[in-house]
Amino acid sequence: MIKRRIAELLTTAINEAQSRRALPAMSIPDLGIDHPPQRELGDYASSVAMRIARAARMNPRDIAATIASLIPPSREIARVETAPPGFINLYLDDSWVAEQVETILREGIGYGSGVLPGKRIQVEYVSANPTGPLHAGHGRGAVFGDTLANILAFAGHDVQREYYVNDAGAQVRLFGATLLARYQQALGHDVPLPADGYAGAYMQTLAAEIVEEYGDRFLALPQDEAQQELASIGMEKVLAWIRGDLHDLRIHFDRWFHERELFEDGQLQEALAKLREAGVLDEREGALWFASTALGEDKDNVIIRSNGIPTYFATDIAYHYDKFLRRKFDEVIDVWGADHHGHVSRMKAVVSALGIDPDRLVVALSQLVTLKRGGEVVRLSKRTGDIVTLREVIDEVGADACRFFFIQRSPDSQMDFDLELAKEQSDKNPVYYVQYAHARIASILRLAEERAIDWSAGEVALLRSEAEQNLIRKLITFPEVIETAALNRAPQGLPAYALALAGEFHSFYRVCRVVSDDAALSAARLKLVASVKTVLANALRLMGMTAPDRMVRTDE
RNA sequence: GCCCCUGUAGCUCAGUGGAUCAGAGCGUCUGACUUCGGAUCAGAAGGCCGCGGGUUCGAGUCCUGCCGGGGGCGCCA
Repeated sequence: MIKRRIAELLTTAINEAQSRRALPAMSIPDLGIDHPPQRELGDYASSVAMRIARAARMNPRDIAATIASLIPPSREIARVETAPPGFINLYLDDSWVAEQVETILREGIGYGSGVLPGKRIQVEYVSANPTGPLHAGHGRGAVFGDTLANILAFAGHDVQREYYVNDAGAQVRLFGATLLARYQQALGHDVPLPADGYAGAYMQTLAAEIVEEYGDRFLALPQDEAQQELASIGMEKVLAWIRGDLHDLRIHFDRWFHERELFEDGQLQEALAKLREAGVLDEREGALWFASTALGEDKDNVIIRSNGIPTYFATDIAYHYDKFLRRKFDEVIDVWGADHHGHVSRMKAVVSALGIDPDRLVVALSQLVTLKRGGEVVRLSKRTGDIVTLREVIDEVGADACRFFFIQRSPDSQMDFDLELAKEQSDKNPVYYVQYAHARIASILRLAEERAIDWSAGEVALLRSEAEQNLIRKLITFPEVIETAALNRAPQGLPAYALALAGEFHSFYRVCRVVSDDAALSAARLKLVASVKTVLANALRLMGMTAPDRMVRTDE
């Protein structure tokens, strides 16, 4: 990665300056390497001189000049300049830039990968209760988690994707009770729904399906037994829906971890033993508490109720014990809905009390999605039954647009998603802008093939015009984009990059004829567009989107 | 009351403490192919980055106080 190379060169220069006593001996902070706001100021710039000026008791301009003069000559850098108030500007060498086309073609789908040392990272996402269909908000977390996992894996980590299936606990009993009522109703019995039951119409769908497949056999069972059986059957059906939705969003998990596994294998007991050892448990009022006030939390939390039944918090303790101490992940990323944020600090406190560095647990909260239809806000509530399901969103706007829209926004911001708008403006949809660039290149390559042009010996050194150079310079920042997105756990850098690259290509396309009478130049440019296609495809693949070779308008 | 997220162009939103940093897309307005895909390109208009202090050589970015929006504070999950 060229950015790393530049860091090496700067470090070499700084060390040299220090050994010549042109700079005082001191530790050097982050070199502050970035892209200048304008092309004229170079391809990369470092603000290190200003960062160390105070400690060095020197004028930043002088420091910059000293460092710049000691940067060793290299193939990558054509020249170095300084600019007030102390920037060091580096200009890439055009020939070296042109050669990068060959690098990209050689590395292909691996270009940009492996930029970080691998850790074992688990990303747990979606994890919606199997008591109802996924809604749009789940979709956001799903796409965020999945794309993040893609990026982390591509960057070089060993990533495991997991869905936590909440198939034990109070909501299951309520689900079963509701389903039984619906089942009885479907068979002509006039029974009321339980208070706070699941009101969604899908419960009737489930009941009807069960009547269809099993007949009235559950009527004869004792109520408890009937509820249990129905809950189990119903959850399997809901899980099948969920899997179907996720499949259509191209999301696949390595493991579906069931809550009940935590009770079958003693994780909770072991975790509690550890916590007891750490002295953070407290028994009072017949219940077992996590004494988190002593750890700086604003209140204690019940782990085991006075009736002996563990809380949701208890299972999460056991679950994280399992993640860290049994499965030994270096890092665990939990993607939760924003409504769980109150749970974050006590979960971290637990992890810490288990003897694990709490920074190894990263909780990403995905904020609310306000779904709109023609400007009208649609409320998302599982209870009212008036929900827009993820299924509807996928069917309306398609998986590609759905994914692109969700990851374009930082998970920290609430977002509006207007289905009508997304549908109406599908032509103007940014997703098509990127895909169109890819399809356009595919078309050019088809033309070359039709004309039997062999461009394998193309001489990339011919790629020296401004449009060509700009395009390649954009290409070679791809590995940096991956690194930044992976380090910051911020996938939204990827769609932004894809748009910028597509834009650079479209501009290039206007100015530079690819297949022309000039055979040598044609061959070079075919290599260039092929490399653009490679990088676009890499970006789209990481975003979980298709990279079409042809696009057909269907709306005209 | 306490905690978390948030406030940037008419709209939806990007912006690791760096320089023309006021950005993109949509919307509005002007232009552009007899050759590779016009789902394109070139350009214009549009802004006290919610408000006030502070830290810094440098603040949309960090701290703090207000104001506005959303969410959370159960022996629910």
